[in-house]
Parts: sequence; C-alpha cells; structure tokens
Amino acid sequence: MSSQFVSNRQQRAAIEWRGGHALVMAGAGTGKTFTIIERTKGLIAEGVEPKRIALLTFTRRAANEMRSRIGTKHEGLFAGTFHSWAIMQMHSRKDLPVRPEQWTIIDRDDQLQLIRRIKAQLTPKGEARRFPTPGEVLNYTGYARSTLVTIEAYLDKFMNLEGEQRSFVIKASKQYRQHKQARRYMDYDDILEVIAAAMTENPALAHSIASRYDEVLIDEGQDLNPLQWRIIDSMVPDTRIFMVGDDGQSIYAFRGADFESIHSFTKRIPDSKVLKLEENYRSRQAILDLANWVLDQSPLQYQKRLRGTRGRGERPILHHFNNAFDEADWITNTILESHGEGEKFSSNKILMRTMSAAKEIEASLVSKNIPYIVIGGQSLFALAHTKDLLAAVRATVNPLDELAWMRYLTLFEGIGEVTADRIIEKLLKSQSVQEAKQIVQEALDKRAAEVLAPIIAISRHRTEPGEALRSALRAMKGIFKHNYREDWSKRRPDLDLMVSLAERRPDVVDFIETYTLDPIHGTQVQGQSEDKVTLITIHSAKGLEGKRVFIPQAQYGMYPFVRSMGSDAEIEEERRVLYVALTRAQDELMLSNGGFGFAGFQTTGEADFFLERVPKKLLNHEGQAAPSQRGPIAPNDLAGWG
DNA sequence: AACGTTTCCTTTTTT
DNA sequence: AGGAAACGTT
Ligand SMILES: Nc1ncnc2c1ncn2[C@@H]1O[C@H](COP(=O)(O)OP(=O)(O)OP(=O)(O)O)[C@@H](O)[C@H]1O
Ligand SMILES: [Mg+2]
Repeated sequence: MSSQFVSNRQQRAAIEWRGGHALVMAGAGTGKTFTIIERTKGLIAEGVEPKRIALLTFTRRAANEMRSRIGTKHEGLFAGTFHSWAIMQMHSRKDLPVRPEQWTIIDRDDQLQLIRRIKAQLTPKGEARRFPTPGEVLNYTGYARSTLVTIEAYLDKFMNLEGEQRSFVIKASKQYRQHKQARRYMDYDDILEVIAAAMTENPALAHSIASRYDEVLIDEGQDLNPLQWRIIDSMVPDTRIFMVGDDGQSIYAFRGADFESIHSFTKRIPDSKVLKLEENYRSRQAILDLANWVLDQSPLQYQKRLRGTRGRGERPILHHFNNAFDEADWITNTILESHGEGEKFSSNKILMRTMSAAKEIEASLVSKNIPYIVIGGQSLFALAHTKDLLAAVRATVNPLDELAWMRYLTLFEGIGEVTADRIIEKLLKSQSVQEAKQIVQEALDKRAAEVLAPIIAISRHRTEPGEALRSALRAMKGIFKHNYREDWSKRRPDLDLMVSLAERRPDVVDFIETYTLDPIHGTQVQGQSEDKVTLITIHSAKGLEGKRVFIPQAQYGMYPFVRSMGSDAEIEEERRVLYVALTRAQDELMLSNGGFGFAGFQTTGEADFFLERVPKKLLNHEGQAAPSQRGPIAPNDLAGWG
C-alpha cells in the first residue's frame, strides 16, 4: 500500500477491514474518500483483479475525484457515477432490455419541452396558468420515481392539489412516460430504472452482474435515493458493499436522497458493520470551528464535531460590500495578488449556491484575464444556437426524436409549427433514417434539398463526428447567419467548440450520449493553461477541497436560499449546504457579500441568514457595510434574468 | 400558414 | 437567455 500519508488507527481499521459489508460514517475531511482509495489499492495488492472492483458515487465531480486519486494504472477498474455505470452495463451486456445506442438520452431541457407540449394538449387554451408548471410536473414525477412511489401517492403525501389540477399532473406524468417511449427517449431516471428493475425482477441477472465484483465501494452514500438503493440491495448477496458517507453532508433530498438510509445501514444490510473516522486532515481548526458552530445550530443531531490535525490557522473572514461588483473585484484582486506571490490559480475555488448568481464574478474574472473553469449551472447545450446544431445531429440518428425535428425543421424560412407537426406525425411512424429522408423529401418537395443537406452530411460521417458537425454547420451557415443576425459573431465560437468536442468522440451517437451525461458548463473556458480558478456550485463541489475557498453572497436569501425556506426539512438541508461549502477549505476561508438582500424575491417561507448571530471569535467581519439584512433590491438582480 | 413584435414566465441545487 | 402566448401583418 503506497500512500504519501500514514493512516491513523481508525482509517487502518477501515482500510484493512475484510469482513462483511461495511459503512464508514464520518465527517467532512476525515479521509473517507482516502479510505476508499487506499482500500482499493490494498485489495489490488492482495491479488484482486482491478476489474472486480467498482467505485461508485452520485455526482460526476466526486466520481472524477475518485478517478484522479486512484490514477490510471489499474486497468479495468470502474470508477464513475451510478448513471455512467448503468450505461456501461447496457452497452456491454446483451441480456438487458435496452440497447442504449438505439435511444436518445434527454436532459432536463428536453424533459421540460416534452411536458410543455403535453401540457398544451391537456389544458384549455389561455388557461395554462391555472395548472402546475412543466417544471413542477417534472419535479413531482422525478421525485416519485426516485423514491419508488406512484405519482398519486407522492401528490397525496406532499402536495395540496385537488380536482382538475391533481388529475392534470397525473395525466401529464403518465403521458410523459408514453411520449418518451414512443420517441425512443431515455431520461436520467430511466437509466437507473432500467438496471434497477432488471436486477430486482431477475435475480439471476442480478447475480450475474454483482458476482463480477469482489467489492463495490460507494462514496457519498448519504446522497443515494431509493432507486439507487435498489441497485445496491440486489448486489448485496453476491459482493461486498463498502460505503462511506456523512449525514451532515446530505444535500440531495430534493431528488429523493434520504440520509436516514445510512443510519439504518445495518438493519438494511445483514451482516454489516459501521466504522468511524474522527480526525479531520483537511482544514485548519479555525475553519472547522465555524463549520461545527453552523451544524450545532441545527435542531437535528449530527455526529460529532470535527477535530482537526493541521493547527489553528487563520480565522475565516466575512467581508461586506455595498454591491456585487465591488465584491467580485475583491475576490479577483485577492486571487491576482496571491498569484503575483507565486500561488497557483488552481488553489482558489469559488463556491456558489446558484450559478446564475455568478454573473458579476465571471465578468470580473474575464476582465482581469484570470483563467477559470465553470462547473455547474447552465450547460453549453442550453443555448439556442448549440441546440440548433445538436437538433440536426439528433434528428439524423433518431428519426423519432420529435423535439429535435421540431426545432430543426422550424429553423428554415417558410417552415412553421404546422408544417413541422405534419411532417413529424409521419416521422413518428417511420422505421429508419432512409425512410425519414423520404418523408421529408415528399413533404417539402422543392425546399427539401436545403433541409436535407445537413442531415445527409451527418449521416455520411457517422463515425467522424467532428466532420459530421463541421459539414452540417457549413450547410446551415446561411440559416444561422439569418436567424442570429444580431449577434452571430458572439455565437459562432460555441459552435466551433462543439465541433472540436465532437472531434474527440468515436461516433455521433457517442457524442450525444457523452455530452448529455456530462455536459460542458459555461461557454468560454477561459485560457488554455492548466492552472485555473474553479467557479463551482456547492452541490458539485462535494468531496472536493481547495487551499483557499471563497463563498460569495453569504447573506440573507442565499443561505438558506430564498426558494428553500418552505419547511424545516428544507432549511436543514440548506444548513448542510453551507456546512459542505465551509468544509471544502483547507487553509483560507473567505466569505463575502454584496450588501443587498432579497426583498421582493419570491420566498417560500421565512428564515434568517445562518451566520446572522455567529460569535465574533469564529468569524472576522471586514468592510464597511453592516451585516446584510433583508435589503431593497429588485429580485432580478439575483437571478440574472435582467 | 408564417412571422415579427411585445410581454410575460421560468430552473436552485444533479444525474 | 430562451421560449411561449397574444396579436397584428403579410
Ligand atoms: N492519514 C492522513 N494523513 C494525512 N492526510 C490525510 C490522511 N487521511 C486523509 N488525508 C487528507 O485529508 C484530506 C481529506 O480527505 P478526504 O477527501 O478523503 O476526506 P473525506 O472524508 O472524503 O471528505 P469529504 O466528506 O469532504 O468527502 C485529503 O487531502 C486527504 O488526502
Ligand atoms: Mg470524500
């Protein structure tokens, strides 16, 4: 076993544990992920083949963290998200009911679009506003599926919907399922559902999958929802489950995760043991003191307080500014200053509750030419022009892809919704790309050549996605220039970026799958250098660490977030979000705020800023403005819709 | 049937 | 920023 660190006694017990299933319950920075990595190395050193070990977790970033810590030398070892593991199973096993290359994986935007179209049919014209939004329908549906309950049961338990509103949600939810199926769409939940259902209904299949592993190691176990638990449950008889988790860091209840499930680990999994780690190796004690205080304010009982091993360190600061621009400039100036003194840009992580609130900070990074990478928030493929090009590719590989065809066809002058609908109606009955081309040809006659040119170009280069996109882009240039005549030069680079991303994939289907499962965030990744500042959402930052951590907008309305004040459970989850953010910092923790509050913003309840009454000895206040109260500012200033 | 203009709404967080 | 609804024009 080769680590640069010496494990402590508790870590050794976890690393060397060779009994049954085990759960390591321990706080932030105590080395849970370290234990997973060292265990994996230990098992391999004892002769376990790397391909007989799987490292799973929920978020992509936590999965990347595991992957980079284990390195590349163990060929066959799987380290990734549950979703990517499930997709890999579908690709590699012929006994699963789904061939993923025949399906199009859809993201949240597509899901919403599909439900929008369903809603338009289900509700009388002009009365749409009386009914729940597509976003609500999608959230209810997703939550119900993730927690393995029917939509009816979910609505009865959590929602106060009656009569036509209730029946609308139920109908929309069921039609969503049917529409997906008919269009050969698979959403994120489907990916897990296919595997979970197959394994539960067919024990022989579950055995065949699970017995390929000597051990399945799961990081961030508090984030698992019942759907993911179902996959784990069906593996329990045939492999060893080694899970690590921290109830204080549970921040995915909104998608059905339930940290009680790790409390009841030994009940749920027979012949299992719970282990503990109690020393934090990440952060200075001054940082841990503040984090401990935040969790102490909760009425819920989490496990013990964090005890550090790295000395006291500097007291965290909260710097107050009058506006978001000054705040952003302070952050970027601080980064530049330390860079001048030899510190790397990559030592800095800027943690956001919502990425849409990062506008000023991004602008400031750009203006000072600081290289940075954005993780979380809007995807590159959420932009109108990137969606257009992607629609051409999707329409080509899946003639049943209604949303792609609708978007693609209506790009062309003279083709509106009515014509497109007529064509799509026929396409939905088609069997092949060949047939699809025929249908478009017949429907459009003279205009068909222009519409089909990009489609033909893409289908000609299916195994050279770079070339496929390049030639499609060439054929669509005229439309793009016309449709985006005001700002084409600004949009153009995103499409070139798409082409270069496609270049690295083996075929167009893989291109779509890869970037739907792991989208690029933000449009410009500034600078070519490896050394970059990371601008990241707290949800994505879980499991990660940084020498210096910035937490901007530490103020009323953000922690807890205005939209998550509706219940005690929501507020407690928000408290854990802040706790996760604080515990990312190794040496320096720099909170700040932009002076304004959130008056007028749509809230779901009432709650004070978590640090409103923080003891002075835990946090240094700097700057002129008083600790921010609920101040007067237009709601759109926060959300970035202005 | 298509399209331009205006006005309003929406996504908080991840897969 | 994207998209839909409403309304008027072509
Ligand atoms: N025994 C040790 N000696 C020195 N450093 C250690 C030791 N164990 C862990 N570390 C370091 O402490 C830091 C935190 O460890 P790790 O990320 O594994 O914690 P974690 O429990 O997974 O945290 P989180 O809950 O945030 O995911 C890492 O930089 C790791 O390398
Ligand atoms: Mg970890």
